[in-house]
Amino acid sequence: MTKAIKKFRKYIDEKNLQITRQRMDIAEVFLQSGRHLSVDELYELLKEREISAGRATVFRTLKLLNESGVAGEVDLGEKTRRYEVKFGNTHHDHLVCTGCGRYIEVYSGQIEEMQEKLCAEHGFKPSSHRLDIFGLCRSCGIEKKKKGYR
Amino acid sequence: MTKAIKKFRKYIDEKNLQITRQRMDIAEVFLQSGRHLSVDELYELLKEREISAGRATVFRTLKLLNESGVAGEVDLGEKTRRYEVKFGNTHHDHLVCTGCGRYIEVYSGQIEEMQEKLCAEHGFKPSSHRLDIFGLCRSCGIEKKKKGYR
DNA sequence: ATGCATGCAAAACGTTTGCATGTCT
DNA sequence: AGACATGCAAACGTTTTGCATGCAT
Repeated sequence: MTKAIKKFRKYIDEKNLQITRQRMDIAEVFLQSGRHLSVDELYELLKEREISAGRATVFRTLKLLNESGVAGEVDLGEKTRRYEVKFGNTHHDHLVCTGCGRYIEVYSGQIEEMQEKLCAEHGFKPSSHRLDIFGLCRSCGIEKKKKGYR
Repeated sequence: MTKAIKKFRKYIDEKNLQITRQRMDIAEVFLQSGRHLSVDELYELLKEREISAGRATVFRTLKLLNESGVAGEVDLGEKTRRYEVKFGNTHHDHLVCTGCGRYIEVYSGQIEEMQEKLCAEHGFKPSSHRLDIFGLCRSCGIEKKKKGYR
């Protein structure tokens, strides 16, 4: 956790921005949560912990965390933007359960390789990618069977 | 094209909805365009062709086209939602060029297979997925080199 | 004739921004 | 002191909705 904070501080420094109470608080709560948070969820989480920060500041800080590479944007097709901890986390894809809304983070070196190949075939220089698989997780799959859905 | 329209009509019928001039016009222009259209782009396209339809109706009809399986939502990380023709189009992934905004539709049976395997390993039942690779297309890659960017 | 569809304008979202005030350096 | 950050509320762009009217069945 501390390493990520350090990286954030460093980024702020390099950009000649200021280290403020809000930025540090927001970063810390975000990093501790370990979830894919929407701006509003983080804002509420801060309120619960009686840390005052305006919505706008949370937006602005998450943007900063994203730029610094500490956070990454996740877009699971919802209306809302989400952020996940990127620092110290290797790249991964998502298995998103449409039953319970939870997700599993997965990784396959082979898939990554195939993607490289695919890009090469098209003279395309990849810089990032996103693979989300939607469906039912183990427990939701069993649920549905039990209840006789579908 | 006609087959897709038929499927749409059938869907409307089954749902006991009504076949209206707007719905048919919107569906036709959408299917003919063959592009990933945003609601607004389609709305404008309709205006150009002097077909009158309110924005709200275009929204509602695209939602319907999506439900019917004729259209599919595409989310390339923009603020705006886009739709693509799904009917008669096999599943594909996207290579999205961050230089010119264009995209290439690609497909790899091997990647699909690996995804299946990945899901199986996690007891996950996939129903759909989305793979978007962002980067520079051939011509934008060359452009950048020429201009000495980066 | 009935009920669903349309179109407008208003509301509802998530997000961004302008500006006066407060804080870091 | 000076510059930058904050917080509020207003502005924004996209999508949704309420409601009177119009059209399909």
